[in-house]
Amino acid sequence: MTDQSRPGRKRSEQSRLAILAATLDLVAEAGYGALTVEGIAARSGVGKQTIYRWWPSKADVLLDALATKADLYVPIPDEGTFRADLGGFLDSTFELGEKAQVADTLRALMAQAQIDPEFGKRFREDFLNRRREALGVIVDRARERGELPAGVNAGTVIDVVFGTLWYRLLATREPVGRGLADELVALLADHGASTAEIR
Amino acid sequence: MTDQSRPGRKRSEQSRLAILAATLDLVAEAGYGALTVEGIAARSGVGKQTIYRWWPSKADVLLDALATKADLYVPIPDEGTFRADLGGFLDSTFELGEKAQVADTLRALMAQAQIDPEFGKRFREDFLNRRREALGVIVDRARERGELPAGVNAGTVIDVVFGTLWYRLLATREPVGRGLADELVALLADHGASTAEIR
Amino acid sequence: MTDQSRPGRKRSEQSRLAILAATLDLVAEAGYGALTVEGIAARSGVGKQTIYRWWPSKADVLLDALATKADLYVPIPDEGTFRADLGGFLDSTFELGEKAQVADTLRALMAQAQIDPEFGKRFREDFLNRRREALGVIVDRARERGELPAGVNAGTVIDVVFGTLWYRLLATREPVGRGLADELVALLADHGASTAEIR
Amino acid sequence: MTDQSRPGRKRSEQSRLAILAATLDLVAEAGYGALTVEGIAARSGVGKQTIYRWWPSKADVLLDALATKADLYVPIPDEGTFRADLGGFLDSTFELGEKAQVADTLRALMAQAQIDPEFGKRFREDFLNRRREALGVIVDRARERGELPAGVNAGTVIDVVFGTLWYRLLATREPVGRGLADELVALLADHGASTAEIR
DNA sequence: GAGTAATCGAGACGGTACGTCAAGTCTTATA
DNA sequence: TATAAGACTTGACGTACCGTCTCGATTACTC
Repeated sequence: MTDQSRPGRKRSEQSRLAILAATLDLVAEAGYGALTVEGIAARSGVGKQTIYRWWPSKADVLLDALATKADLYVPIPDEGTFRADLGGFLDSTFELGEKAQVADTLRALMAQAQIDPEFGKRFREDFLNRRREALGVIVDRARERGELPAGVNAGTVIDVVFGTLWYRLLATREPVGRGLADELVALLADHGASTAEIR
Repeated sequence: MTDQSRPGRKRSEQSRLAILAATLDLVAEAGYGALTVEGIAARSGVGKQTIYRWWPSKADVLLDALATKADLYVPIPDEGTFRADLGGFLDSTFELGEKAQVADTLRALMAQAQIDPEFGKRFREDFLNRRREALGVIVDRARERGELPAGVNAGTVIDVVFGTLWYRLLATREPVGRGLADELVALLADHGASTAEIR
Repeated sequence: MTDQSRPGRKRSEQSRLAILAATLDLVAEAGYGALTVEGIAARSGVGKQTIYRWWPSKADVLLDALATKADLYVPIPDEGTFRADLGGFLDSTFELGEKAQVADTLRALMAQAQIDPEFGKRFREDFLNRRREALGVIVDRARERGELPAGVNAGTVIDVVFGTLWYRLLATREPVGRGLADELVALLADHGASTAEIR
Repeated sequence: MTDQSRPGRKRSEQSRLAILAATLDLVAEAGYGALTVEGIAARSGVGKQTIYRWWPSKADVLLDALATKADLYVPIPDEGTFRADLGGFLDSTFELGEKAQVADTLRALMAQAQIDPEFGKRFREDFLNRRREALGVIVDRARERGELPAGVNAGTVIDVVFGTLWYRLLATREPVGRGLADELVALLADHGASTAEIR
């Protein structure tokens, strides 16, 4: 449909990949603050115009690079209990977050989303909301089974999970891992269950 | 002690206040992305050097402006129960977050903290950690009373609270208010109560 | 040869001429002391970078402007006598020096050559030495004919001529003209030869 | 008259000398282009205001420093012939010009006189014209004795002498010395003598 | 002595211009 | 039509000095 044989030279896949690779390299080397379109072009041996033609901003290049390199979209487990599903979801999420390059990139993208409103909209729609929807499937199933904590909306459960993760990423910069996963499961998924068992 | 009568002209309080006011105005008008040191200098009728002399970056000016204008440090209630203390803390926190100017500024500062590591350190020490310590007092008292949810560290409770608030601010941009406060109280502070009743 | 079809946009001749014209205008209006790169850029509707890309300093811009506007390189007469050749050379030189704009610019360039050693080298090589060589042709012919004053090297004759002109320009700021030409001819070219022949 | 016992603290001679010494040092070390009032103040341990109170510009400080350090005003010989007087005058002048520091400073002052018209006026009156007057005494005596070259005004003789010296200083930067003195004497002072003998 | 007045070192102030960097656009020759 | 190259205008950066303006301290003359 879209790339139906049009006249003219075709988009160079080689240039595209060189741009994405150069972008990740540069962020890893000197941080997002030092990332420039000129730097990407120079590193990847590409003209600046080629970058501007295909991406609206350098943050979009970075988002694209992240999506192309790391498969960001974690599987949605269906083990039958919220406890197991949430634990599995958090484990595969943490696996990503433990990679320093991915964590640094996510920090930069969330930051840029605050400063550049147009990119912010795209980041929310293309990335954040998709992650919410994935967790939403798990939480919805839990709600139907009556496994959610009393007095807390499904949406807020999602906010609590992602909020805690992002806060660790952005604010405390402490590593996330099994320990935090267990705590979140204890807080959000063991509530009704454990009390029920006790009785 | 430190500024014990040194020779030379004294710092102009008038200029300092003009700079802080201009900074807030400019952020309110066009957003942090459009905030420049030159703009602040022009708006406040001050030389650029005067800004660079006293603040290491424009983000520091903005942080100072926020601290000077809005009293950011909310009171720490001591009502005897975690439920009441947390509710009170969240209410006064939300009061701040509801002001669009404050919310926008916090977003920008958290963003800049990711992009500029040196400012990030200052932001964490001068702002984020102070807020954590305030909530920490409340949480510590709750822990001593056995009011914390089982299986969750005191530090993680703090992460959950601030994480959820910041996530709403940065990612979903939904307004925070009484509703969210009630949900967080239900999740974090009503737990022990019910188990206590069981025993 | 050198600019044989390279890729990329070509240097804009329009910008180049606008820069040179603006430079001369600004010097004429407010003097070299008030000439700034920013001023040139603003007046000529050009980015500062375009100036810095092609000239190492504002004095070089001015030298280029002078060379482009006024044809500085006077003809070398060959009338058969030193007397006639020197007189002709001086006359055409004075024609230039009588233009206030040219005189002011030369003053500024000679001044800048003292203050900025790197420009000084370029000014000497690109301008002063070329003028010396022109007069050198005339003086050499005179020397071969035995028309030079006794006890004075060819190089010193050149120094005396240009020295007197520059001294008038820089120090006394008196107008130069026919009168001075006649005196220099009397001093340097009428010496032994003509007086001997006449008698 | 002017320093008639007024109330108040007296001008500090110590500061004055420290300023002049620092100025010469700085020019010697890094050239006039790097000379700044702030640098002089820092080097001499003096407040900037103290400099601005007593000198209108940094060039005036430098001129004062030169006058204070080196006695610039050469003696006016009276040997009975233009040849001897001019030779003596040139010899003592060259003695000054051979000192690199003096030569560099003179170059800078002549340059600044072109760029800053107000200093130019002072430089001409306080320095250049005094030198002219000294040589003028010698030339006037020569004119009365009929020793000047035919067809050349007394003023032009002075222009030729100083012009050649300044041109060597500013343009060719060749050392001046006995050789040039002899040539100028040959050109300007031996003329009338030889023709007189012929007759 | 007790003013009174000018100077001093220090250093902050409003400005101007510097020379650099990168943004995003435009132009050229080539594929 | 896309591409690499590279020149273009624009705008902000952070720095250097300018010349002026407080300051508290010092020093001298006047009453």
